[in-house]
Amino acid sequence: MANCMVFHTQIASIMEVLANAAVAEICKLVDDDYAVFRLEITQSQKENRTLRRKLLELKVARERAERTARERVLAIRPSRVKILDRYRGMARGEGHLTGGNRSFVKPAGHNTWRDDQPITVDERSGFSTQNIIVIESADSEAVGPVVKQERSGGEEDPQHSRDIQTGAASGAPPVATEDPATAQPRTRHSITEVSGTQNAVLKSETDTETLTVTHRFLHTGSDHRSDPERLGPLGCPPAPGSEYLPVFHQSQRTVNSRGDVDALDTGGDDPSCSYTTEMDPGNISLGLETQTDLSRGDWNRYSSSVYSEGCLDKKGEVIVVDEGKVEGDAPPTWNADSHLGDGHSQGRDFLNYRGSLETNANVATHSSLDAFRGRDPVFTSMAPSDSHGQILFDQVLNSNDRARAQTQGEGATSGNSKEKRFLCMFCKKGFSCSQKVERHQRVHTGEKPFSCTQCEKRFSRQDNLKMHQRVHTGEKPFSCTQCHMRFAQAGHLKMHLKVHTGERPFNCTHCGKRFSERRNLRIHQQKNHATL
DNA sequence: CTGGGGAGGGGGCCC
DNA sequence: AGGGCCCCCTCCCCA
Repeated sequence: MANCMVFHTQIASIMEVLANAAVAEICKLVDDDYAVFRLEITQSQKENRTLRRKLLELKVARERAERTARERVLAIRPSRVKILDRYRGMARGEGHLTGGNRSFVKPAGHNTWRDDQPITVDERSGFSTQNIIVIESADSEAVGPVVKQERSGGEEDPQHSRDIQTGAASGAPPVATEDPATAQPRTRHSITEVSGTQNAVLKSETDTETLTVTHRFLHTGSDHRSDPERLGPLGCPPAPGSEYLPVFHQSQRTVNSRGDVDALDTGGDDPSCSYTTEMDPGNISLGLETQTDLSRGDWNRYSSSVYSEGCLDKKGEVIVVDEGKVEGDAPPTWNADSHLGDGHSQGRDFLNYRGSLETNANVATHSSLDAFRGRDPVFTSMAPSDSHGQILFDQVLNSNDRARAQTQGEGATSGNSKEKRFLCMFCKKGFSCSQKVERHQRVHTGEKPFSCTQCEKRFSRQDNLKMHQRVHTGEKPFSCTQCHMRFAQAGHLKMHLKVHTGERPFNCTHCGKRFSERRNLRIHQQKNHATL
């Protein structure tokens, strides 16, 4: 019995020793991880402080220059027409270039276009170039107020609104939200959360891995340079009901906008490097840390958007909108007159800008899009991969896109034969699937991931590249049955056939003259009936 | 007026 | 069901 007791005691003491050792080891592991995190946080804080200081300096300098420029412009070119001309000129590369032919000073108020604020350089105005709005069938209450807040904020003062929203999202004061350092609470929070759980070590490892992946991802840039349309399901937005709230966009938008400013003079010129090479990892990192909750799966959404577009600051943002509000021609929460507050005010301001275009014959008749197309050397050099140049592109391209959509009778979300749950953040046009909207949004972003191996030309779409390659291959699959002409495009054959058939379906409503093609009718009407 | 290159929206098919 | 891909179509611009 006594032996049994002694044996039991010994077992107990051994168990205790082992338990203590295990606990000590676990504690050590936790401490080590914690120390690593603290170290990383400290380093990040230092970097953030440095960046913040630089940004502040930059901001002050820019504001000074901006004020001077605005005064000068107001004095010289007070009219909207001239402002637009100037803007257009910049878009064509006539503007103020600061970093060679691929960088230029962001035009004033590019997404907050106002008549009374023509050349306001708003470096803090966010500019996410890849935004997707998903019309969600449920969960409207969670999102509605946010959208509403954006709306009201955007109408009053986009900049202010952005500050408020980002502050609300991160719990930090508006100014601090602008600061990359605001990313830290998010990180700290994650660690605290992890250490308080039973499986602290396991979760810590998981998060460490996630953070490592994040870090690696952010600082390499080669991984996400791949073809967006070959990257599989990652290119799709998250399932509806996600927690991807607009406030995150604000955070990221804000940070990235600063990145825009900073990276304006940086970035490679290698056209083959697609759109990722220009990114400033520091700024990217800040944006991600601020807006991405890795522990809740936002990483997947983020990475998916990144992979889908291959560009961090062009991430696909998803905003869940109550489907019930989107029936009809335009979603009530995203109509043309309101709702796109602050950073999202791009849409509204684009409309304003478009309105300006439409009221200005000079601008309206000129295709601003062409200023950015391949024919234009400036566009060629900077468009596909220059996320900063998109500052201008988006505004102009978007206006052009809407004009095109309107001429084609394509309302933002009207005429839906299918449910168009995916809205373009820029023009609010609805699409039936995420691929379509991602494809479409390249119109705004200028991304051209598909490059021709023969001539280095780049295209935003694979099918357009395929079409283009017929130029090199000489392939003309469409042959005329009436003559020996062959065409690379089916539409061209179709047009050509009218030569043989004499079909003239387009008749002038003024003089009755008939034309085989609409373009000829238009030319005719411009020449002969322009005053009507 | 016509041919040609390209951009972009939309639909359908296949997996 | 959704993504990837392809094709059709319209439009624009240039030569």
